[in-house]
Amino acid sequence: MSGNRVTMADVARRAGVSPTTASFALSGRTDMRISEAARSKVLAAAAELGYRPNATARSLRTKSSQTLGFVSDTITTTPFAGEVIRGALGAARAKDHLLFITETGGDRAVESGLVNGLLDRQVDAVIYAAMYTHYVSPPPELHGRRVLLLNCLAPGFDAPSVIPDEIEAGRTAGRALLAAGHTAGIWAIGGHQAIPATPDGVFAGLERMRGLQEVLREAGARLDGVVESDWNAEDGYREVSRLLAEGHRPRALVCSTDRVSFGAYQALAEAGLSVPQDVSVVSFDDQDIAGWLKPALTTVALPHHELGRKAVELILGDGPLRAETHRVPMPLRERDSIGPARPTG
Amino acid sequence: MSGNRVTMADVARRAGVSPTTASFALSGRTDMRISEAARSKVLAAAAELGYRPNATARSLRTKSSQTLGFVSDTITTTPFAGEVIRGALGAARAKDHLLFITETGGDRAVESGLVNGLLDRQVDAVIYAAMYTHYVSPPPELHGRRVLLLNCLAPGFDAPSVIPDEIEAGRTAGRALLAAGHTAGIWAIGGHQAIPATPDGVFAGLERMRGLQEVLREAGARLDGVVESDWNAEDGYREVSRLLAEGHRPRALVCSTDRVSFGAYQALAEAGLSVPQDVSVVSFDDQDIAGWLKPALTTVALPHHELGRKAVELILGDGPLRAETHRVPMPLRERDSIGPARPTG
DNA sequence: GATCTCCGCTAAATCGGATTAGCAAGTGCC
DNA sequence: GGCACTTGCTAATCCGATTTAGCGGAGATC
Repeated sequence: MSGNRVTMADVARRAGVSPTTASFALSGRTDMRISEAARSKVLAAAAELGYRPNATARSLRTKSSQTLGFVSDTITTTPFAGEVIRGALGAARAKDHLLFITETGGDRAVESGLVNGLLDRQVDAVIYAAMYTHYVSPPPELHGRRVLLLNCLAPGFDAPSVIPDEIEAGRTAGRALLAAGHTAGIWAIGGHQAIPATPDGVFAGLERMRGLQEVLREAGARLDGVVESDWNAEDGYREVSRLLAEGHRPRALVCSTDRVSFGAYQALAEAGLSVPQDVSVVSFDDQDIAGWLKPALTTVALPHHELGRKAVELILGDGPLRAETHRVPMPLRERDSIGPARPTG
Repeated sequence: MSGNRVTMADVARRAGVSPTTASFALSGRTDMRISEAARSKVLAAAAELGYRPNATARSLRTKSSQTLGFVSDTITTTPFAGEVIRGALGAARAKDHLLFITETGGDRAVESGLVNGLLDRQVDAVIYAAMYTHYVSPPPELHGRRVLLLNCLAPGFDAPSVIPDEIEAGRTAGRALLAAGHTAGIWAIGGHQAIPATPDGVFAGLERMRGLQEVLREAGARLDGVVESDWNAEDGYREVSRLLAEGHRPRALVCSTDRVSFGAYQALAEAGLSVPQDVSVVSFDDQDIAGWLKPALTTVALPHHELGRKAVELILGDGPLRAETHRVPMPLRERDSIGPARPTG
């Protein structure tokens, strides 16, 4: 890309010192004695010439590139992506690192190729991310490397994980309902796990359900039922419609995602039921639509931004990485879809 | 990041040749004579050792890093982002390039810092992207560099632009309505330009309106009115509600974005009007919700993926870049929100 | 037989920094 | 004055490739 950059040799020449001296002066290292006079001459020369070190040359020597690799299966798709990357980008910038973003599409061969590409370019560390919270096994190229798992767990792989605290999220949803007095007529839509559409080992659903049921049990309440459903609007609509058609009259719905909630809203509206007067709805994710719905949806937010931020901060921290699991809290976004419970008729 | 890599010197030693010979054999260059015997010895040694060239060292010498920089103001936010990046990633991978993704947040100082960071790392080219189609002025660091403008135009800046063909999109929306027989009672919501919330110089709205009006005029039809509205669900709801409250009875709505359409749906439902029986709706963007709405929304799609792909392909093509504007077609996604026109009552 | 030309390959320089080894001048101490 | 030490700086290497310059030997030419 064009341009004859100013090199350190240019700076040294202008300052009338050796490249060695220029190097030490510019890096600010104190273990080599440089007089104040020489240092300021070098700094002045560098400033006048608009000198910027060549990161490539530096990397070659130091084996560090001030660069991170972000490897994920799919970067767009639903809840994830954008905000995670933003969080990561922000944290990386704060430490003067740049991010290589890659996408494997779930293909192992592609994955290997990309990881090798990152390693060839001397990335300092790799964030291995999944768009659905599930179990993974990172490629062999990554073994022994500085790696952090984002939104996934890899048993037996020696690396820390950062995942959303889904269990606590389930509890949060349960408590939100209990706080409004709901103890009966509670149904979970899209319950234990995401079915065909999502990859194996997805555990977000399971954990949410576990937390939810735990908190209800402690309060002496329980779920009237769990309706399995894929995690999208279409299926949410279909399953809730079916539930209503079967004659059930839920008082509260715990939907596995905002998309399912969206479908649920449509089904309830069609049945002439209003939210939250007739049915309260609490959900998970906090996608954009949560705020657009009428009434706005109360939902437990996936901490996208925070996940990305934390991943980078951990991996850029110094010292060795311990293989622990960091659970990031999922905050409740209280909006208008939970109403007070009415005495059951 | 740990690991003692195999170097070319290792390969040469094992093959019993000089590093020079190894280099030529591996790069497959033919302008230097290497016997078939030597070449295969080197290739075999490289394979046995699992040799991978150090991209950093290579970049230092060749000034090219097989790397691109992607600079954008905001990477998340609404329509854009995810798919654009995916498109870019795919095209980059096809040419063995990796992508640095950065986000400036619209801050010039941050922007300069990031661009310099990219340049320091020897990126081969930079894609300067905006999330809203508007006019920009790239930072001075980018002048004279290999740059491509994505989703924006920069008058006076010598670089090609890739933008969605908004004018044609407006025509497409108009034709979709005309095809269903609509020639009267057509209103545009969120018309000429995005007001306060979006940055200056956004021209997507203007161009869409121009194309729309042109096509209506040619067919002897015209807009009953243009309602200005911010490009979000909340404002779409408010403006359409107001329109209806003022006694207007539109037969078709052209909404500036799917979010506005979403709000329009809510307002229409509240007024007891059904889509598309009472009111047809055509929109722009093709966000996820377009497919979730009932009835599903007919909308002119922003070609995100294609924009990203094309940007990378152009910038990775060889030869100098010409400062022309490439307009990417916006395809119509026909769904269920346009119904046949009824005779006006 | 001497000179030329190819061939096939290697030595050495280069890219732009970081780092190690070491040198000359100045200071302190006895 | 002599020796040890410190100070401040520089020469030389190294990182791992790419690339230029050039060297012996074989065959061709006259």
